[in-house]
Amino acid sequence: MSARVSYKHVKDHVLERIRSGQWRPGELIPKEQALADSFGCARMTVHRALRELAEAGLVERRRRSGTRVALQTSRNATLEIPRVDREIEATGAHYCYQRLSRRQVGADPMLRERLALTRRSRLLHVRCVHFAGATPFQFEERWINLEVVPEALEQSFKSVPPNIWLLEHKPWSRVEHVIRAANASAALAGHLDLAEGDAMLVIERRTWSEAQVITFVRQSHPGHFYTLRAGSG
Amino acid sequence: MSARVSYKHVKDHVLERIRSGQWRPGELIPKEQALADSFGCARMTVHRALRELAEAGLVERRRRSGTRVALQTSRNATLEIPRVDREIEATGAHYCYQRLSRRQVGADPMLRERLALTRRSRLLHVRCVHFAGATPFQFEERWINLEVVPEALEQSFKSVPPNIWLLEHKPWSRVEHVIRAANASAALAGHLDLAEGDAMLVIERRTWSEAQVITFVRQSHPGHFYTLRAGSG
DNA sequence: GAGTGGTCTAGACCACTTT
DNA sequence: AAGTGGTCTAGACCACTCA
Repeated sequence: MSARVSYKHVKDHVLERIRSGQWRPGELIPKEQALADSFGCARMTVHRALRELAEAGLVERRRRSGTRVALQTSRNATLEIPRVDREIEATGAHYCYQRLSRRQVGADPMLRERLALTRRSRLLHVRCVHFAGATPFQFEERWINLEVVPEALEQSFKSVPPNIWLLEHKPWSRVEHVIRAANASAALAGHLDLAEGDAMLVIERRTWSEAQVITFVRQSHPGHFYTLRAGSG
Repeated sequence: MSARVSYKHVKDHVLERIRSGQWRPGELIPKEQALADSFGCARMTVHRALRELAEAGLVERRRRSGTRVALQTSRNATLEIPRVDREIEATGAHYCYQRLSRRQVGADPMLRERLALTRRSRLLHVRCVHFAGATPFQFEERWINLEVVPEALEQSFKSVPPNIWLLEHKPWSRVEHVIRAANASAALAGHLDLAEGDAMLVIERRTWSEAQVITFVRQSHPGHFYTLRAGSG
């Protein structure tokens, strides 16, 4: 007669008991087997529900100790960072790209740190601007590690933006972002159609392939219309 | 004789084949049963490996169609937003808090939109500054929905910051962040020890309890030393 | 209608942690 | 040593989507 009990059902019920205050932060909740019995389902079903709640940071689990309601000191949100061209086209604007410069450089101390280089390496330095229609959307300054991606030397990046070429050419395994605000220098203001000193949202990103950094990039956006969005729940 | 095959083992092997280019972006990979056969494990084991890869955005799965290597157009990073006081204390600085104002207000159109209010509601408006030692770290302007948290009226927030009180008092289920850069107004510059026009990193956050917004807050940080970090992998 | 992923089961054993 | 979560199995049925 009764439908099978889904892990979502279990998850919702546990959530409800946490939100209603029936199970308070720090408190131990019943063990998997007990919950499975009370819901009339298999332990695996309860396990999956609790595992997802643990991944979301709502409960903390330990073998032998059991499962506790987490003390919500901080919680993680998911930040989506789309490809520039799609982001622009999603607004209905025409995507346009301009390469400013491309040259081989050595790694100065700043770059050696940013790219986690252990020795002197040759890098490809590319500067470009991404436009939404006629409006500058993002100024990009990028260094590509030629030890990891030597094929980049064969690319002029005049018509294919480096981000797209890299995405399609070199799969990555890990990424790190640093987000900050900065005032536009005279040079950047010129590229982004801003006044000197206008606020910009700056994203610095390092992309890894296994243990090596593929590329380090600094992307600057006009602060008055660009936003990042992150959510959780 | 052979050890059982773990889902992590399967996950690593699939990842390896993607990274090595053996399975290219957009390409269909073998179905779960075929992989299970080739690994000599149960289909559930393969399923879990592929599910996690799908959650990480590396593959895309559809019933009937099968599993494809994702075109990595965008990928999600996890943004950790800690509690201000802990964030400051983690740097070794002393955390200090000052309430600037607290008053009841009605919901103007801007607030009704931000707080997703369907009708006129009373809100508690609190302005405060968080310090790292003697240095202003964050200016906070917050509106609390008194329909959801009427008990907030009993709090003066003179010594207990509203974020901490809310965290401990009202569990939340969902959160949304908007991150942008802005130039400091004269008033904000004064509060944050900046010059007028200096870049600030601004985080706007809405926190939900079920279908209702608990609070809307705008947090402004000096741009020259505050950064957000996000990672994935 | 058929083929794929999505989920649930019932049982088993393993791994970690505390007693 | 014992108790809890973590995982794997083998099989089953369901749900979605495509032809």
